[in-house]
Amino acid sequence: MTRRGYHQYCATARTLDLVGERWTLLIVRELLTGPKRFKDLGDSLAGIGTGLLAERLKHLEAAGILRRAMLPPPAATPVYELTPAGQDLEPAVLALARWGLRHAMGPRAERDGFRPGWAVLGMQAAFDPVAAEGVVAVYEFRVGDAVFHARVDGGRVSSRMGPADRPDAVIEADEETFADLAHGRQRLREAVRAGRARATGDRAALTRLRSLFPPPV
Amino acid sequence: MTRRGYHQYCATARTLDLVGERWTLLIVRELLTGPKRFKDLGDSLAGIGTGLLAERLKHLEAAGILRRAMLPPPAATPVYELTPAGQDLEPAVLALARWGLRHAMGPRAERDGFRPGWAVLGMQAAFDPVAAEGVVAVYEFRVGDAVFHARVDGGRVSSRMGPADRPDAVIEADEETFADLAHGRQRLREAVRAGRARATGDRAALTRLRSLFPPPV
DNA sequence: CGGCATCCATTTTGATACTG
DNA sequence: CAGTATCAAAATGGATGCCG
Repeated sequence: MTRRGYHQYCATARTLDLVGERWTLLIVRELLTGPKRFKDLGDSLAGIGTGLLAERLKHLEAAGILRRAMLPPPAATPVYELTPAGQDLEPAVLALARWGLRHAMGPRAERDGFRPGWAVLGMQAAFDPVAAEGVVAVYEFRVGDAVFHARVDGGRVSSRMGPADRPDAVIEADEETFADLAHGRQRLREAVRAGRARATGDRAALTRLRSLFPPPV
Repeated sequence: MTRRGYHQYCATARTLDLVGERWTLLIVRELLTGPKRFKDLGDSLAGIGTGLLAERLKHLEAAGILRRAMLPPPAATPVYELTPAGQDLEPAVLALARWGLRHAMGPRAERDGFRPGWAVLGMQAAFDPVAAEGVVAVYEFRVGDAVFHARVDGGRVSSRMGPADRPDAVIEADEETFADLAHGRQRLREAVRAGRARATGDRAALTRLRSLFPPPV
């Protein structure tokens, strides 16, 4: 009944002891853009099964990586959110994503699920801090029902679910198109011209998007 | 017999499809410091068993992450080494290590194995590029039978198994002490004074070590 | 040593039914 | 919707034997 572990005095192995099992880092990925409810996690993680999801959540909570919280009334529904230690996993998740952008993002298979939030995170992984120096901008993305925003400031980005406060620019597209945009397979300008996307707001901010989030080499 | 996957069009998930299974990232970790033979991999990865190790190696080779190579005669022994795509995993492995240094490196348990190379990689994870700006230095570490070196140049480090060409400084210690040093639990100067370590070479280079590889907050 | 094959005991997982 | 219970199907680990 003991948890399986590597039993190595090594920072990488110790980390993988905590978050290296199947599904675990994907749960963290889901929560990087904001708190989520049990069902929404399950829906994003097709195939996990409620039992395993519950087990993983419990483990991550015990490890201090996430916590169960109650949404304030009238919602009063339980959600899971990352603790500061959990948010510290962001660089690791983004580093994995960065590798995937370079080496593993062939075309989408029919079986493959897709969520706008994943592409937003992919953009974050592609973020170029050098190009962002001195830039302050807020973008809002509307993809199907999903709304996300990304805030660029002080050479960093953070992206979260939900609308932006006062976005400098708003990008609107269907899932297919947004995936193409986020992964650098199509330029925003062309998608707009083709009627596949809409872009409003500050022109300069929109132009800068491509240098802030350059497509992978 | 189909490989288990997440079936998500997401860079993180795609990466984990390739390297997210048990042992896989630890194999990559082992190879980050240089090519290794089958047996040495197995020895470092206590518990994996030859069958699973062979399976993982084959998978990683098929994925283009490592390749089987023959050491030049007279050694003429097969070794496994990372391809460029495999080396691109370094930032991800180091990001995981960085999290572990901060959040998971409690005291060593008796069960825990230890290899000097892991601590060297831990140091690399702790590396501060800002402090390294303009610094050029080569360090050699001798821990038990193991010899490693780290080369700092152009704001980056790389560390490999084996002696350095013309090291600026050499640090010598037993495993226990080296783990303490690498994880910031003891200062080099004190370890030397206590007779637990030896440090020779350029004094300035030795002093700079602590700022180049600051212990985790 | 390098590495595959095999058998078997344990764990992990996946899928689904079920309760508050 | 949140989460537990249950059971069948994989994956793993450990031992061992084998062959070049």
